[in-house]
Amino acid sequence: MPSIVRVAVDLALNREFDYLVPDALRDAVQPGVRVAVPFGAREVAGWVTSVLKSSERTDLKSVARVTGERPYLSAPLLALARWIADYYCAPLENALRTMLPATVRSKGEAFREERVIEPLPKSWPRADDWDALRRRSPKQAAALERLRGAEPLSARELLAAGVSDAVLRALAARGWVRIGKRNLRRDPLFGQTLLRTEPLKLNPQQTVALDEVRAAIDADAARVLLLFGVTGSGKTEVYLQAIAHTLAAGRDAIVLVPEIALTPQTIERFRGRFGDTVAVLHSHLGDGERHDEWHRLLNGQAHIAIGARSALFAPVRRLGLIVVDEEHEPSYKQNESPRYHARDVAVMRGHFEHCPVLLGSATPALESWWNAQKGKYRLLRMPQRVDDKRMPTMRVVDMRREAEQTGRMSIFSRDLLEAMQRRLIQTEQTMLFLNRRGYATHMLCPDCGYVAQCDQCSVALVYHREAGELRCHICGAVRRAPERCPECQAPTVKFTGIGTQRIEAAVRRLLPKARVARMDADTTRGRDAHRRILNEFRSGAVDILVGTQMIAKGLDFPNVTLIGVMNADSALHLPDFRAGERTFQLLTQVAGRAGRGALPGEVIVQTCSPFHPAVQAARRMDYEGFCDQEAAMREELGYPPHGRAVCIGFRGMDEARVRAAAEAFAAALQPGLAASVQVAPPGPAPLARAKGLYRYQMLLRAPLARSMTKPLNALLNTFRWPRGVSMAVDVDAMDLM
DNA sequence: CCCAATTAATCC
DNA sequence: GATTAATTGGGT
Repeated sequence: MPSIVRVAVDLALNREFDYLVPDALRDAVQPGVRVAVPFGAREVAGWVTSVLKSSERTDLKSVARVTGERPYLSAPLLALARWIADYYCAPLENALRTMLPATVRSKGEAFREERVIEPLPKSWPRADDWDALRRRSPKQAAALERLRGAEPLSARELLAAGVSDAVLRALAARGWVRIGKRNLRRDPLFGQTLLRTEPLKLNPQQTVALDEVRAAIDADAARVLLLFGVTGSGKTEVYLQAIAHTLAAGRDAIVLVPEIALTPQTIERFRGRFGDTVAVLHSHLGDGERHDEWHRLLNGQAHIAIGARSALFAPVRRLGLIVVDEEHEPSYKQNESPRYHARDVAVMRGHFEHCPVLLGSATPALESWWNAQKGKYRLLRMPQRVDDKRMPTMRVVDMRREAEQTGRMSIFSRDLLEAMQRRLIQTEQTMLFLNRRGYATHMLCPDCGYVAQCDQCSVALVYHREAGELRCHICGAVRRAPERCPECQAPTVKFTGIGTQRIEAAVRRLLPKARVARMDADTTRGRDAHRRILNEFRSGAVDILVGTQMIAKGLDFPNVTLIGVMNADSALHLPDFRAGERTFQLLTQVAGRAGRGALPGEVIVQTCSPFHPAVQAARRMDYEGFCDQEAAMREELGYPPHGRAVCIGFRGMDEARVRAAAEAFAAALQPGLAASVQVAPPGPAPLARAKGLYRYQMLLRAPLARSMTKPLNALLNTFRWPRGVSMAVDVDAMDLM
């Protein structure tokens, strides 16, 4: 019986090819294994996706080799890859590729090995021969003494103890020891001390939530649970105990956290509870570390995978639970093909593996909230903080009125400044949040109206005073800040718009006694800078921490009693239908950093839109009210959660060609679209040019994703692409810039 | 009429 | 994605 397999070749062709299996490879070839196959004149790597009885073609070539000892992709993962490729309009190979770390893909198994010396005491000299041995071969005798009663010992250790390599070989030659090999683990947390923690006593609301999760785990059912718990309500402890239950049932767990939350703090919390059975997977690991952690999961040496987006594809054996922490985080969306949303793919993996998925957030994404309302997800509420700590109070300051009253636009409102002074006196800590790094957002000339812009991107350059540079935050271009206007030579260039550097400088000037630190992408360049700044703040060596995004989420500093949001408007007026939701989430998350210890927290929000619904809802801490209002607003326009949105982006060096390509594509797509699909025709993207490339985009909206992805997939397979223009389909786009 | 440079087609 | 075949176009 001829054995034939279908192979997805690792070239992003979005096609599969059939191959014969030579007899010698019969046993090794099965779905999910990585193979090398002849392809045209060369040999390429690929994945076996299925085993066939027959093929339509008769001129099949044969699989050349099987690389790797086992199938690296289980049946559910293969099914998941197909779903991803189909739903996100991406080549299957791209989906498969993101499932395997690059090191595993290219090298197969590449453990770091060490020699290990195993004593074979049964063959050792008898007691009365020892004296002779000591006389004739003192070094060998000493080495044997060292090995007596010992477990196998690494050669490195013995060599360090002064046993020479020659001696080891002599011992092996006499049959007294065996020299073997052992895989050495490259541990990403090597050398860190872990504090073991025990399960905490749960409060009633946590207990109720945990009971539901446990029931879902025991039922082996693909249920989705949405844990809506306010900041500080103890969601992590619920995750930990749910995972303990999963392990007790002999199953494995995956924990997804957003990249920014993947601080040592988070990992330590899981390692502290579960120890070595936790494998860590994220982008900052070295290749070797990632390889070893991944194989520990595949081999069943680790049973919990924790990491960012890609940890979702961890090769665990019997999946029992997936946790997606901070499920609303936009960083769960991948920005390259396949442009998948890890939360939604987690739900699908749960579906294929028959296991529950636990989504957690203090501010669930509107889509998730909607799914809970519709009964697709089970809603679990934790409306109280643990130990009944109070939620912080939030005050909104109208910066326009402030300007009228004081006669000038200031960085700090009088309320915020006064609140900061009070914290200094009381030796409590303050965090100031502004989502903009650098000193000033614009450099302009009041005489001729010149504004410094990037020549590769359609954005203004940001002034970084510390470095004396103008920088583009899109492409990273850097140039010296000029002293006079490059256009009219006026010596009076002005810097306007506020960044974190300016905030820091203003704090130092207004509160000279305060110890200030700043945390943004500029101050966290170094390897350990992130942790160093946070440790300084935690220890109390810093009174006021100024920062961007980075300080908004997940951090837990008990002595912080004041949060200042310098400008709530920065995200509010972006041309994105999610701007309101983003602002609400940000304000709520930032506010959650305050009052986590014994003292109550206060949040002061500075804004020029004090009556904006997102700001007001955040002030009232009224998540559900905000969702109802926001959902109603989006309904009219057919935006998510009412239906799905697909953004199709086009980019290239030559604007005319980009426009032509976009229009040609739109025209080719149109006939395949049902009447239920609303089309916003292609036009320049809000960020019209980036890194020298012009950007056009079009937006599709429809009640069902399928009515857009199906015609798109069909067109992508046939459309002949004009040269010099690339394009990307983004299903469920999170970023419409 | 030749050769280089684009472009299209194919890979099982 | 890479290789090869087909087509164009500019030059002598």
